[in-house]
Amino acid sequence: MTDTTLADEDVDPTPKLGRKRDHSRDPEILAAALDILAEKGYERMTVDMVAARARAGKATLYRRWSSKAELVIDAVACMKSSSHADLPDTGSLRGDLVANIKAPVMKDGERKLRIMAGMVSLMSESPEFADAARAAIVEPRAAALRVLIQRAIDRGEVARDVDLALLSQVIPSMTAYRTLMLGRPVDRDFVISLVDDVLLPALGLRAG
Amino acid sequence: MTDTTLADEDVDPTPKLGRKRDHSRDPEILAAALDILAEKGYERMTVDMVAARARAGKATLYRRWSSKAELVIDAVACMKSSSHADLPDTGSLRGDLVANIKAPVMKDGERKLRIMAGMVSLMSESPEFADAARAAIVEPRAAALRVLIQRAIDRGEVARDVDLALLSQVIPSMTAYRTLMLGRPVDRDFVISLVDDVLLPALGLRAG
Amino acid sequence: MTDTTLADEDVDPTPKLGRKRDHSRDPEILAAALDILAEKGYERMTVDMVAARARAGKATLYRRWSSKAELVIDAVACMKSSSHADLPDTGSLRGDLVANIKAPVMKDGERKLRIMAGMVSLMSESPEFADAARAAIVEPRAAALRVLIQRAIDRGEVARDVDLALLSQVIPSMTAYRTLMLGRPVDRDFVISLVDDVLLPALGLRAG
Amino acid sequence: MTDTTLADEDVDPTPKLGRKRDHSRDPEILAAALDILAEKGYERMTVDMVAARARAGKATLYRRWSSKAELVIDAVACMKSSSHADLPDTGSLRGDLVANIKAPVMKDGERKLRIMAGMVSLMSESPEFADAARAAIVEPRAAALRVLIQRAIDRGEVARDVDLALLSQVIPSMTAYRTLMLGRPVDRDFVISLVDDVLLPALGLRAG
DNA sequence: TGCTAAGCGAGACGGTACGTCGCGTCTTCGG
DNA sequence: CCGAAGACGCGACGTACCGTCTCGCTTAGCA
Repeated sequence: MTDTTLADEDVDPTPKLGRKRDHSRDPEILAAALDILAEKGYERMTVDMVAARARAGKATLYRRWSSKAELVIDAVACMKSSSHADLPDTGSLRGDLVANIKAPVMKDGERKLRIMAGMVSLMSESPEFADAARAAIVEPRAAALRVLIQRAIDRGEVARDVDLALLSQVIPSMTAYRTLMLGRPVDRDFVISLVDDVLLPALGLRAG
Repeated sequence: MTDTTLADEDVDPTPKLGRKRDHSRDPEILAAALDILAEKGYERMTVDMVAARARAGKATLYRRWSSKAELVIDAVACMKSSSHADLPDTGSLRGDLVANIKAPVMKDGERKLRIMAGMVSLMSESPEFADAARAAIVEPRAAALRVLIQRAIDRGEVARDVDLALLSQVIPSMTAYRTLMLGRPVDRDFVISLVDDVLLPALGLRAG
Repeated sequence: MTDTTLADEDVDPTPKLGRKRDHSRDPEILAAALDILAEKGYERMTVDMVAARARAGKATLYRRWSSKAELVIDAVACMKSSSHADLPDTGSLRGDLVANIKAPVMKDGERKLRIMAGMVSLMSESPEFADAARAAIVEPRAAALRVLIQRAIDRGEVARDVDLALLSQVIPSMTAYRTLMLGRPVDRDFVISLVDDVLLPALGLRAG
Repeated sequence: MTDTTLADEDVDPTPKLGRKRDHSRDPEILAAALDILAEKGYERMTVDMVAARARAGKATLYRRWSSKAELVIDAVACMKSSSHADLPDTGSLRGDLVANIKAPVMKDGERKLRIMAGMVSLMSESPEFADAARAAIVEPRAAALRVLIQRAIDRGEVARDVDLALLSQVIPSMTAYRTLMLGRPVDRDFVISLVDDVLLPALGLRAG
């Protein structure tokens, strides 16, 4: 993976001769990759399609990502990078959870379906891809929920001994399953049902 | 998709001349497909490999399944058809749920991982595949859990107004997510945690 | 080869249980084979096509001829079997040669082209096929010409020391070449030119 | 058919982007094709074999020749392009004809046999192939002989009114027939017999 | 400013798998 | 029990995609 977290920037001993790599093209390429991934699914997406849509050469893609799989992982990772530090803080766990429902998560159900399905397929191919994908996509979402629940614990709203690792997976698990396996949309009502009828009771809080 | 599980028994006007298709080979072929799918994953599995392992010609496979994808879906569908009417009945919902934990679900974690990952990828490629796979694989598991919960409702153990459709998905969702997205094993302790810390509280029952 | 010259009919020690093989179908099958060979050429002709056109089963064909190649050789051999003992005898070599021009040899140029081309292709595949095809097809034609020339020698019309083996090939060679390599029709005028301008001068006779 | 022998040099409006097709590989590929054609015959030759022997990918072959058949035709066409303007001039027709006997025509009888047989089969399959093959292979040989005979006419050695078109085909026809139909070698003695016993008498010259 | 290394879009390259079709064999029925 | 119909194992065909390499060009940075 090139720079999923865009953090490395390690110093390069060679003094960088020649033309610089034009990183301004990266977002266009990743967007093209996401589009095609969403339209066709991982298997029917081809690197040539991505290059053509991004008006780039295939070699340019392979200079940046060493395989179709890495390109897709990076593309999906970038997609999710919108929600980082903007966690809501409404004073109650339920308020936080409901406020955390992201509009983009629910729309484009078919699009997300294909994108996520591509990810799952990819993750099963090799442990490295799986690790990278988890770090880039899965873990950030779980971390956000862990933070919200931890705040509720700190406020005394929720008992200290709840299984944080387990319960922070409830919403991600059930939304992913609904999308991938059931092929049904994850709309606002569904997430609210999850909160009120599954997560909050499991945390020892009565439903709203 | 052929119809492995339910024969639709439609009358065929033509009197079926010529050699009959040898359906006794189907299980061998599907088993070979599952083996290779588990060994290599969907993408690295080849139709030639399956044909060779099953000592069959590629044309024979394509006569029965119109593509690699359909072959895999049928193979996975057949895999799951072992447990049908043998639902436990221990008198309590928790007892039923624990007794319903299937050993094979937990073993061969890597095998199942690759197999299910192939399925997810496939389901996203076409709605027909998705429907077939859901009917063959996803729905039966949910149905079993619905029955167990419904019994608990009938016994008065659980309130009448619980969201059966939602809660019957808790265990399938979270086990699938753990396997596919987290790449971690679904062992007995994990499922018992799910029962005691998520499902039973959500049904209004205190944990064991 | 089963029976190229349809001469064997060897006695069978086993007392022939069950239904006898229906040899009355052979001509229809061979005719179908010739038709398709002429229409499509050897490579694009398939055994299934022949069976279908002859309203026969493929197994029936393979019971009689052990391969597509043998079927074709037999078909071509039967085609030629019309001219056997009816050599003309006009009193002069030129008269005999002209009278020997067979109408069917000249018509259906395209048909003959494809048929002969199939033969050539076949002959190159294996020496056995080549031998069989020569015995069935090539040799009879040369033999007829040898007889005509030998008669002329016996009559004193032609010198004793002519190279019979060589000169009897002149007309077959040049008609075959014209058909196969030049793709042009072998009409009556062409054969008469051959006789008058090549063969007779080579035999020491002035042209007509 | 590509145009291996004569580049038609038509102006191409598009400025040829991308990597150039590496035409330096053409001879290697064609040589590999000829080798395998000679070893195995047309039917048992595989495109994969050719690609493997030429260390090329199958797609590279299909980018240049649209089918196995075209590849073979081009290969055979290139084979013959060695002798162009080096016609002998000994002062007498017989001398020219004998000097024109090409060693390579006689050697590798089996090799040539298989190669030519493939050609004949191919020529019968489509008129375009036949035209191309004639132009590339058949016609140049006949043209050389026409030139030799025409010179003899110009010298007054041979009568003005001989049928040049017909007589220039005598040697090609009879050597091809001997190779393809009779499966016998075309050695020097045979060609000399043709010259002395067939062609020269037909031209009104006494044999040597 | 002019040189040079590296970037760029385009597309050919070596491989590998796909899905199709043909050959020659085997099996199931109807006559 | 023969014969049509057609499924079977095998293997070649021609196509598509991956990841690499080459082409002619453009774009920096160093001189």
